[in-house]
Amino acid sequence: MVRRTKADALTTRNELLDAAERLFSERGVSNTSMMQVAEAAGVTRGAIYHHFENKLDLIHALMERVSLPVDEMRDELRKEHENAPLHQLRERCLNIVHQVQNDPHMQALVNILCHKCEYVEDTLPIHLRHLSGRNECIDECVKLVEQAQAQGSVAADLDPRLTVISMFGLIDGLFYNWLLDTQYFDLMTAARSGLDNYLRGISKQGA
Amino acid sequence: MVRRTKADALTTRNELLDAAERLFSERGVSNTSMMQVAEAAGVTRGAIYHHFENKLDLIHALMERVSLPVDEMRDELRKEHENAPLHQLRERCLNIVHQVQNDPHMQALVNILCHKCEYVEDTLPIHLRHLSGRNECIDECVKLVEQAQAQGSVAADLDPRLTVISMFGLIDGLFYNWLLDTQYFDLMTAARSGLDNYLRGISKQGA
DNA sequence: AATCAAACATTCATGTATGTATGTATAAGA
DNA sequence: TCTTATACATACATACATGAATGTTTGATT
Repeated sequence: MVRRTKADALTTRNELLDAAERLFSERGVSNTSMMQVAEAAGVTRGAIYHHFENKLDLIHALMERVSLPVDEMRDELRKEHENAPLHQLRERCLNIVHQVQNDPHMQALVNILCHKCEYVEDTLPIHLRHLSGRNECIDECVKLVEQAQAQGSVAADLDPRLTVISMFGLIDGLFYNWLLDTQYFDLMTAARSGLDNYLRGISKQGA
Repeated sequence: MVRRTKADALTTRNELLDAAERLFSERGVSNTSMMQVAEAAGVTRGAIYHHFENKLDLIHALMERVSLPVDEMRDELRKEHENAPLHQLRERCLNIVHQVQNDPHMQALVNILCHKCEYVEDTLPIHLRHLSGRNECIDECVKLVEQAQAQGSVAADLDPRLTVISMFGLIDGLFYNWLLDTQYFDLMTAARSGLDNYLRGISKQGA
């Protein structure tokens, strides 16, 4: 009803984020009004516009919630597999796959960015962030492939960047298609087998 | 201005489709109003509602325009490579890639379905059609893989369906990422190398 | 205890999209 | 030639969504 403690305000904010995440993921971003989000969170539009500037700011906040856990995960893996670049590559991919399949927040967000949000001028800041994150990740993986080539475990004649781009394509494509119909195939199983097929294809013969 | 000949009406219809394709692809489906489409085509909204029931019907008509050529292409390839299933698989994929890269209509449509159209309840018929087309295509490719396994050119322990799903993931993922930023990499080059990596991975060793 | 500012609720003005109903000029058919 | 249906244009009713402006209640501060 009224002004509450700071903790209560944070609760309200989180409930707004949860409601937005659910509605956006279910009904699409542009098909969901701020009022619907507010109602689903049990507040009025006034509450939303107090916590967020507009819909874009809301999406931005949604992304903020999951990007941090992902970053942590990545750093851990880097330490674990210091000298096995190909193995690290594999683990990194499968880890993200695992998250998309099992973490509801992650899954909803990928779903939103993938299928529930039009890539238009208004949402450019959102997608630029998406892109820059991806490119950064690609750059890191390119280094891993180069490392693997130096070790002789990956065929030397392959272009590292193209190799990574296709590998990411495979993972992203599986996300894309799986989210279209999560009953059609099991994500983790497909990712594991697909990734292994691909990695086998870029490995040096007999290595 | 006024009523014209049947040929003129068909021209109007095509101009409406062209305008819709361009605007949807540029500004997104839900972000483009029927009036904007009409204006871009040099007519009023009355013309649109005469030719199409609503926005969905418009999208439906857009899909109709490209689905026919794609089907033709597929049938041709089937005849060409009767007894080389793996080769046929490769050619089929690369052919679609080639179309996406070079046919403006095809590219715009994939772009629309991929990035400019929210996958929500309203657009369900559109996406169901998308899905059924994909699944049909997967089924055909599964047969090709089984054929290849029977010939001994593909490892027998692989699940044919999963194998195809991942391969399609690779292609779709490349489409998805390429359309996000067509400058970042060359689609055809990436598809060729990625697909060859993958096919090498599923081929029987030493075959 | 008094004041201030945060955390909302409420209201309103505005713009815009949609669908439909109606009007009209003309091509096509008889 | 007359009629009719087509191919649009115009106008209108309805429905939302947005953002801002304003109001109100309380926690926090001093």
